[in-house]
Formats: sequence, structure tokens, C-alpha cells
Amino acid sequence: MKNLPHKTIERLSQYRRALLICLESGKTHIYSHEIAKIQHITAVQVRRDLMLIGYTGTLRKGYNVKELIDLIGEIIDSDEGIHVAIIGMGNLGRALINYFSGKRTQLSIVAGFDINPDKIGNTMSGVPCFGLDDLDRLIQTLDIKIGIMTVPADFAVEVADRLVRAGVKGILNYTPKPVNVPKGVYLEEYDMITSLEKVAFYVKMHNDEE
Amino acid sequence: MKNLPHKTIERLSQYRRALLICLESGKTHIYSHEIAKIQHITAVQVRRDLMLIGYTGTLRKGYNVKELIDLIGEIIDSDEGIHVAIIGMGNLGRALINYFSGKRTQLSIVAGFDINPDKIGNTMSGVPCFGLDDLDRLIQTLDIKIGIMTVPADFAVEVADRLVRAGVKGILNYTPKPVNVPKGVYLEEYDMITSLEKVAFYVKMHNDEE
DNA sequence: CTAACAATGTTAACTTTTTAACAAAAAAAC
DNA sequence: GTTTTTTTGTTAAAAAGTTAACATTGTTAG
Ligand SMILES: NC(=O)c1ccc[n+]([C@@H]2O[C@H](COP(=O)([O-])OP(=O)(O)OC[C@H]3O[C@@H](n4cnc5c(N)ncnc54)[C@H](O)[C@@H]3O)[C@@H](O)[C@H]2O)c1
Ligand SMILES: NC(=O)c1ccc[n+]([C@@H]2O[C@H](COP(=O)([O-])OP(=O)(O)OC[C@H]3O[C@@H](n4cnc5c(N)ncnc54)[C@H](O)[C@@H]3O)[C@@H](O)[C@H]2O)c1
Repeated sequence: MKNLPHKTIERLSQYRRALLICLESGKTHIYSHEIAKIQHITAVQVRRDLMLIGYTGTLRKGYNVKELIDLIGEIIDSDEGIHVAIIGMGNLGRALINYFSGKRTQLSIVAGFDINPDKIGNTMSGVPCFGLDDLDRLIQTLDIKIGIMTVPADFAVEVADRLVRAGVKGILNYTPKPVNVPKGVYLEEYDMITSLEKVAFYVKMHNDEE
Repeated sequence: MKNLPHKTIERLSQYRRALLICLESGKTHIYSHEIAKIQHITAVQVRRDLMLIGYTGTLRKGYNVKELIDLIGEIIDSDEGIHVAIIGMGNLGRALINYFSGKRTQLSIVAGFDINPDKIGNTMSGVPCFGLDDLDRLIQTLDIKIGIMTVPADFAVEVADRLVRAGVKGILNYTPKPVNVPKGVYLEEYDMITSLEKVAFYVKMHNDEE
């Protein structure tokens, strides 16, 4: 299951999110076109993705929701859970902790870090906040593999470097400042302004057409 | 400038973000490979994108930072600013308002909406919070074109429908619940868990290789 | 003054991703 | 019991996106 396309990985995560909702509502089977509708893509694409992971549904009955959830889990989750840290317990950091907590058993946020003495020592939504000084030590002792960066942009580069040095293998950077990581560390960056500007661009385009 | 690739639009927004930082630091010119380094892409891609928007730099001097910022603005910004609303003034909504406010003159968040009576009537980072009842009316009177959804997932579909009915032309959905919009309304969805799971997947992959 | 260099701009090749086309087979309809 | 329908799984084609190759041309060095 090595060479799954990047886009397929993203979609598998999204399929699972949708399937979990279906499961809750008591649905046991689902058609490719139903998944497609939810995700705003085509049914062919869903079937192709499932083909790639080797899942085969039942003709005329669709896919078994429970089974598919489990299979997606086998592919994208790690066997032993992955520990995650959030660096920067400000507005966004707290919002994220709040959102993530309890969502995925395989991905647990085990520590937050900040430099504000008022925040250090507190617990937010079950996640303890430590000082930056403890970063290196705790990443090692808690076996933290992924760091989510929500510090002010000016500290982004410095924090990323420290995370890498401490041994983190993945970084999710929500700072608007791009950072560099060595080979072997996976980096994902997201800036909400880019998304908003993209929406604005297509809104404008559509407007101009009229 | 109609048929720019979607990916190019995203990158233009990112180039501008980087260029603005350069401008502040006093840099007047920049090479394609410098932009590329910042964005973790290749110099060829930068040049190709700039070719598509018809900007030509100076041989051996690179691109004029100021000029390029302005040109990107002409392409992705609207002539008259676009008004944006945030629906759901919770953790994430407030974080976004805080982050966006004052960042782009062409994109201004002019209203927030919530159902919590304690929040209605307040102002957060300069953005007034209104009740949901005023949504339709205010979207029209304030000429709001884009809605950012940060309500609890269970209300996502309902809120999206109302936004569409009220005349919004773009929706940025941060809820983990996919919503549907009619043709003519541009929809962008983002779920942080998908990003995190993607990072986790590649971290796992890399681990397994060893 | 000429050669080497360092940058851009563009065409062409390649890779990735999506979509279309269709065979196969279970279920439903008649 | 045969035909039609519906849905999957797969191969092939198309489209989108990226990278490579290279011509061009100021600039610097000798
Ligand atoms: N707020 C948003 O919606 C939003 C959206 C996208 C990106 N961002 C970016 O995310 C980052 C955080 O945004 P925010 O709204 O949470 O800001 P914030 O100011 O509320 O939070 C930043 C936190 O980081 C802490 N901090 C500062 N320096 C630190 C360091 N060196 N190490 C560890 N912690 C440190 C601060 O004490 C504070 O608690 C910013 O870079 C912002 O641009 C924010
Ligand atoms: N917190 C995060 O980091 C994060 C990340 C990604 C996505 N999300 C999603 O974003 C949404 C908001 O997250 P949050 O952490 O801000 O939650 P929150 O509970 O802090 O905020 C939700 C806000 O929406 C308001 N609200 C409830 N129903 C409403 C309605 N019908 N119309 C308008 N307002 C309404 C509530 O009063 C509250 O103020 C959730 O769907 C969450 O899953 C959150």
C-alpha cells in the first residue's frame, strides 16, 4: 500500500469522516455515488480510490460501512497510536485542541507548549501546557512524532527548527510563515488567507462573467 | 486572465504573502529561485506561474517585488473590496477574525453571526456580532459576498442553505460536515483532521521504511 | 572584446490525477 | 426463465499539473 496518490490519502480521510457519520445513523451499506455526493466528487473516483486500497464492495448493495471504516483505518492509521504536540496555546491552538480531543484514538494530543508563564502548568481540554524549555525533553520522553505549530509567525522558523532537532517526524504549520524541514520530516502548511483569497477570486470571476 | 489553473491561484496568493514580507524587509528585487525556496517548490514553477499572468522580470535582476505584488493584486483581488461574514463566533470564529482583521484591505470581515444571546451585540476585534435572525437582511444590506462557516457541525447544512438563499456567492466551510451549494456559488472546505491524518500517514510510511 | 555566467521565458516531455467507457454480475421486473 | 436494470471493478483516454530542456540575453570576468 505504498504508492497511494497523495490526493487519495486525503480523500480516504474524508471518506472515513463521512462513513463514521453514516455508521452513527445506523446505515450499514453505502453506494459509491452516495459517498461521491457527500464529498462533491464523482462516483468513479470513489470506486477508483477503493480499488487502489483493494476494497471490494458487494454488487448492487454497495460497500459495508463498518468494514470500509476499518480498512481505511488499517491503511492510514499507525498500529500504535501517534503522539502529537501543539506549540502555541493561543486562540488557534486552543481551538484545535478543543476540536481534536477525543476525535481519533490513534492520534492523541499529549502536550501543549507556550512561553507565556500564565499558561504553563494549566490544562486545557485535558492537554497539559508546558514551557518551551521542556520541549526537547518531552518530545523524546513522550515519544511525540508530530508537532502542530500555532505560534506567532515570527517564531515559526525557530520553533520548527527546534521541533526537528528534538526528533519530530511531521509538522503541521498553521503559521503564515513557511518553514524548512530536512528530508525525512513531512511538512504540511496551511494558510486560511490563501483559502479565503481563492474563494474571493472565483467569486470575482463569476461576477465578471455576468 | 480567465483560465489560470486552480493551483496557480493558490500559489499566487502565497507568493504575495511572501513578497509582502520581503517588501517590509526592504528587498526590492527577488529571483524565481528565492521565491521557490520559500514556497518549497521549483524555480521553474514560479517562472511558469508568472508567465501565465504575463509578468516579466528583469534578466539577472529578478522580479520587482513591488510591481509583482501589485500585479498579483490586480489578478486575484476585486476592484471594489469584498465583504465577508463569519457565522459562529466560537473558538475558531474568533481566532479567524483575530487573524484576518487588517490583513487584506480588499477582503474585510464586516459581520459575525451567532445564536448565543451573550455574544450578540458585542464587538470582537472590531467585528460586530449579530443574531442569526438578522442574517438574510444584513447579507443584503451590507453586500456580503462570502460566508465563513465556523458553527457546530450539526448546523452546517442549515447555515449553508441560509447563506445561499441570502445571496452569498462563496462559502468557506471549516465545519467537518460537507455541505452542498448550487452552481454559481463557490465552495471551499477544509478539515484540519484531514491534514493531520495526512501528516500522520506519511510519518508512518517513513517509519515503516526503516 | 570575447568568453563564461546567471538569470529569464517558453516549448516540449513527463507525471499525476480525473474522467470516460465498458464488461461483469447480482437483483429486479416482467 | 429471460430481459432489464443497477451497481461494481478495471482499463483506457483525457485533462491538469509539474519538470526538464534549452534558447535568449544582459552582466561580469578575464
Ligand atoms: N487565529 C487564526 O485563525 C489563525 C489562522 C491561521 C493562522 N494563524 C496563525 O497561527 C498563529 C497563532 O494564532 P493565534 O490567533 O492563536 O495567536 P495567539 O497570539 O492567540 O497565540 C499565540 C500563542 O503562542 C504563544 N507563543 C509565543 N511565542 C511562542 C514561542 N516561541 N513558543 C511557544 N509559544 C509561543 C503565545 O504565548 C500565545 O499563547 C499565528 O501565527 C497566526 O498567524 C492564526
Ligand atoms: N476548533 C477548531 O480548531 C476547529 C477546527 C476545525 C473545525 N472546527 C469546526 O468549526 C466549528 C466551530 O468550532 P469551535 O471550536 O469554534 O466551536 P465553538 O463551540 O467554540 O463555537 C461554535 C459557535 O457557534 C455558535 N452557534 C451554534 N449554533 C449556531 C447557529 N445555528 N448559527 C450561528 N452560530 C451558532 C455557538 O454559539 C458558538 O459560539 C465546529 O464545527 C468545529 O468542528 C473547529
